[in-house]
Amino acid sequence: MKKDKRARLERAGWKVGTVRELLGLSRAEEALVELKLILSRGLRERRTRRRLTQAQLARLLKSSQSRVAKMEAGDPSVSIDLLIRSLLAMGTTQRELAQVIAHKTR
Amino acid sequence: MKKDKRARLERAGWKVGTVRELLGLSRAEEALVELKLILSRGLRERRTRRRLTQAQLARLLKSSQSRVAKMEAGDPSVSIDLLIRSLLAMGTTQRELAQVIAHKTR
DNA sequence: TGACTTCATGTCAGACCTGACATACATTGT
DNA sequence: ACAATGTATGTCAGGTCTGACATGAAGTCA
Repeated sequence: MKKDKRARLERAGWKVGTVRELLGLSRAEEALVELKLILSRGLRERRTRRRLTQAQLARLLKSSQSRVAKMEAGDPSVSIDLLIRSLLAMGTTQRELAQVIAHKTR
Repeated sequence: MKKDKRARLERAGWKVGTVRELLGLSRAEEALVELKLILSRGLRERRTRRRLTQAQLARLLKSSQSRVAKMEAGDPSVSIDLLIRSLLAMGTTQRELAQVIAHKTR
């Protein structure tokens, strides 16, 4: 949000904050959610780039289609652990993983 | 290992491989173990740099001293999830996290 | 339309992880 | 030696995550 717009809104009596503040998430919690989002995107990207279906990837990962879908959707029932293990199982290197994490949501 | 040393050993009848091959770990499994190691080191570094005891950090993380010890030891009972959540809770940014991961074990 | 393919969502038993506790070990100071 | 402080390790009840299954939704093709 631009500075001037914020100022205008605040003059008008609005309490302007981030989504994080609205939902009452701590900085760390927010970072965790974002991290998960980034990893799930990375996973989907890598799968589609290889033209695999979720079912095919599931076989590769010894998981199930539904879990792959949930991973890519950033479902709350999916841990960062699983996302990272899946990326690694797809051949992602540690360096690439770091790059994925470094790229923030824009 | 230097190339020439490897060659010498192999001439002498040794099958030279990596730890991974010895233990029968897949590339992905190895990467996972290494990742965990790196994160646990990162955690300990950040704690000692702040001159906190494990018990103090535990309070901060709403965990226990024994779990912190296990985190720093890379204990099998500790998930990558917990390590990352702990780092984030200590104020580590996403970018810093990426840097930690990018630094390979030397 | 119906058959087929791909992805999404709900549920659940069993596997796995977590905080807490007890206790052991190591180091330092007296 | 003893006490104090910090760290390591084993155990376990309760909580979370996972693969699998069922089913739905959306798209494609004939």
